[in-house]
Amino acid sequence: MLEKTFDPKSVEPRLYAAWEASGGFAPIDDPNAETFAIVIPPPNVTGSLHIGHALNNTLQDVLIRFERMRGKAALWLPGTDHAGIATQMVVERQLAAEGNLSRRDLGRDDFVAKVWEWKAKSGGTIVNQLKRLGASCDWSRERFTLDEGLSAAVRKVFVTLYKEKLIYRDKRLVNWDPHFQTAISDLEVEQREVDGHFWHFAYPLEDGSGEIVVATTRPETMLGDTAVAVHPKDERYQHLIGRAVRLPIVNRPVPIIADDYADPEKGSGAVKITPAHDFNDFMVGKRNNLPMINVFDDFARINDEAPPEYRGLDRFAARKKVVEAFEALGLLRGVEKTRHMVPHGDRSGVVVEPYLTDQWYVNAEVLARPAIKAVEEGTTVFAPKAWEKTYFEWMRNIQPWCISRQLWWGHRIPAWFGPDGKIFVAEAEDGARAQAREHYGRDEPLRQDEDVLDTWFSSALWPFSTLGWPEKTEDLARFYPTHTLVTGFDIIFFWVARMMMQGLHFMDEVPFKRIFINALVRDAEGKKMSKSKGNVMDPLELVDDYGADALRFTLTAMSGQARDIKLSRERIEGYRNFGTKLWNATRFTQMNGAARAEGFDPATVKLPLNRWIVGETTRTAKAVTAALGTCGFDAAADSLYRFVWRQYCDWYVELAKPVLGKPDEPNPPPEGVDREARGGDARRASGDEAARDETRATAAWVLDVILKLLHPVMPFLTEELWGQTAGLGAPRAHRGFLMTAPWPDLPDSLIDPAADAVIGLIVETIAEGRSVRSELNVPNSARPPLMVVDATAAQEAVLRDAEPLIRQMLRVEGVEIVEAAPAGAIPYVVEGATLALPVAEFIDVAAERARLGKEVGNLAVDIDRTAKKLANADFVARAPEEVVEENRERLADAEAAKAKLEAALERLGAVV
RNA sequence: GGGCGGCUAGCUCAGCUGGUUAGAGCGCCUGGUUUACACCCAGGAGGUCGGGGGUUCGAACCCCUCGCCGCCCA
Repeated sequence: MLEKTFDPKSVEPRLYAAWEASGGFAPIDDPNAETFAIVIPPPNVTGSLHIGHALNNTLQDVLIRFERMRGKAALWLPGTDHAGIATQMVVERQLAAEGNLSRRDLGRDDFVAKVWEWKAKSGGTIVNQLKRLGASCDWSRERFTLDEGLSAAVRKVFVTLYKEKLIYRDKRLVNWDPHFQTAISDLEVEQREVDGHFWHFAYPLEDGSGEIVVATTRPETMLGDTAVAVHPKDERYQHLIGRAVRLPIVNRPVPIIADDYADPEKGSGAVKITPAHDFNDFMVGKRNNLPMINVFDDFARINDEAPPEYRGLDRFAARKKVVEAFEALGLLRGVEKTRHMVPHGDRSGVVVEPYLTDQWYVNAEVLARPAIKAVEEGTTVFAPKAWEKTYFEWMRNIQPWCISRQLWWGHRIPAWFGPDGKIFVAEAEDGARAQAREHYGRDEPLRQDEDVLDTWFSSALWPFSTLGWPEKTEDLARFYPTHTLVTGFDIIFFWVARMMMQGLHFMDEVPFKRIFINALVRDAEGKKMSKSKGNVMDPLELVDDYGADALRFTLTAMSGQARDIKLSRERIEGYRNFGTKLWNATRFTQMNGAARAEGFDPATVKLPLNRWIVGETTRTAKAVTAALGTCGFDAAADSLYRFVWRQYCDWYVELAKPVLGKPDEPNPPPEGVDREARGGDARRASGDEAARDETRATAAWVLDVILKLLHPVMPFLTEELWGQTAGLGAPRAHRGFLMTAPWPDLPDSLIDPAADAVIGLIVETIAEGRSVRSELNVPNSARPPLMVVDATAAQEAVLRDAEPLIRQMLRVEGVEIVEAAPAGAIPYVVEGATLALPVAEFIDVAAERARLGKEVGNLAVDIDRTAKKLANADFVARAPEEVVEENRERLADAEAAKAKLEAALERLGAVV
């Protein structure tokens, strides 16, 4: 006997350990099985599980469990990302907190050793948190981006692309993060709107004949100005082009040049040009052969290019000092407040500087071409499809990708410099040495590039590096291309696009066939969760409070095509209740002897009730299978919820009660077993042993199907119920965990329209009757008979046979077939049949008149609308025949029902 | 400035390629010791589908336009 409620706290750890120990997370060995692989978006080793991870990994687990049960060789390959900057930051902070030496004092090797130490100790946090969610990853294949194997892949890719000239070294402006003293890529730059100032500076003409005014938000950059530009067609400045100004403070002459970049509409129309510190100015500088003067050091302090009193000043201190100097010189022409976009490092949060350095770049444009084509041709599809636009937009305008980082934690760039700066690129040092020997004719000392690669460089290889590439492993042959990638839209550019590029380049095949972009989880008010706002919902806390299944079901159900999910505790509670409901329904059927029957075949059940639920189960299985097959997670959850609660629990179990129980109740005469002819036979089931046994077997069968269908979303609860019901009746064909049980594959022939009609009539009779009672305030204790006033012979038979059910569920004393309803009986119409409840003594005539009036009114509106439609010759001529026919039937039904209710209304008048 | 989403019941959202009386959950109201479940049961109220125009026999759905709200890229 089951406990009263499901206890996730005790069940979850036990089941997870058992699953893991069983080896069931690994793909099956069968070489003929179709494969289905997912590579996890590797969380940062520094990470801990947030709600976004919970969503992302729940969906992956739903898919992998579904496909595993479908008999595929399902692989969910887990791992973590070394996360260059993030991890280096964490460890540096820890060193500082412990009062240890700084990174620089420690030196590179010792620092990196410290990071590995940290990783060994704290790097597994998120992996354990994933387990609490129920993630069925194949942990035996877990990888880390800095593993030896993955590092070998990184080196091989670097060397290959270098040889193909798709990786090159270039001196250009990069986004420089002065906090970490490293270059970062465009994508790691966040534009933030901040308050600032526009300072208007006067630059005196060199010959003393006047001045030209320029405006800037970054005064300190003027120390590196090498020109002033005006628009070539700007009338005001024609006479100045080719002349020069004397740069204040620096006291250097700089030319006045003509360039389209200057916008005559803005400010004075003249603009200062600092090619070494501004991306636009850099282009102007290139076009006009201007010198590029870098005035910063790596910390964005002023360097020796500036006058001595500025050297060593932080950029913001220098800014202040420059403004003061202009004011003192009488050259400050104005200050305006402004709000403007300023680039910030996404990790450091400090203002990023355009900075002129030598870096390594990937020619992304070339790599992007096949990646664009693959999506255009549908080799890889996005779901929802709308994201393809975002992908195309970026890929078609892609910029060179800066891949070198001046960090210590990461893949060291496999490039060595000779004494003269000549570069030798090889997978290992001896290769570089050999090249150098060849080049110089002798051994020369080589120095390896100090830099490491952008973290995303190694993540881009994830779908094949984790499978063993560049080795030709069995896994690689078997599981590449993977099937589905589940990820967030925030990393389409960072990661998805780059995996597409690298996968196609090195494997000649797309890395995945489908990319499902999941939504962003927000708080109940729709705000992005963030620590600073304090609105973060900790998934582990939610798992503690409601169980992993409730959280999983919630995330699955809310994961529609929308861009965000507004998560609230009420919602999770509701789905926790759903789990409890199924638990209790199981408990109930177990109490009533539900048990699997040996050789049970759902096609051969006799009772309409059982035939009906078998059909509904089939419909649900079809719907869930179709939905999960197309990433329709919300639709799958919805079908399950409605079926389990609204059909199985509310109707099937309720209707089965009289059949299952009270075996001592006298059996009705077992005459005429001709079910078909009579349209149904529910009553004779009551107390009848065959009927009872059939219902017990059917209930057990339906439950097993439910457990299977629900398992991908609620793995713990279903597995627990599977285990708890293992001993009830005949053993299951599948002896192991539900996790590896075969997915239901039910033929349409199990759907029986005749049974649907029988149960439909019974259900409607009860539901409508309840509605009548409730609206007229008929006391619960009243037990009138249900009168069948006007119905077809088949309907009469169904209702008569269903008497025990109707008696119990509608709280009536019996079902009577009558010629006419007695005065004061309350009529209602179900599927063309007129039924009545003689409850005149309880009712308020006015209330009943109102009720009937409302019904008649509703019908009149419907009749009117439908009649108009049918009166429209165009409609009859142009609409499909079945639509017209449907409307004709509808009109006839509504008119008949209306006539009956109007007659009742008249009789009501007569009563009073 | 360019682009992408969204606007449907008090709240959160479903509504597939145009044909339903526009649905669900939560909340609300009424009633409930009924072979499991109060994390429950029964019933009910509540929507001119953001505004306007168009296409169509027929529009929540397609087209145009306007208005908010959100996100991405400049």
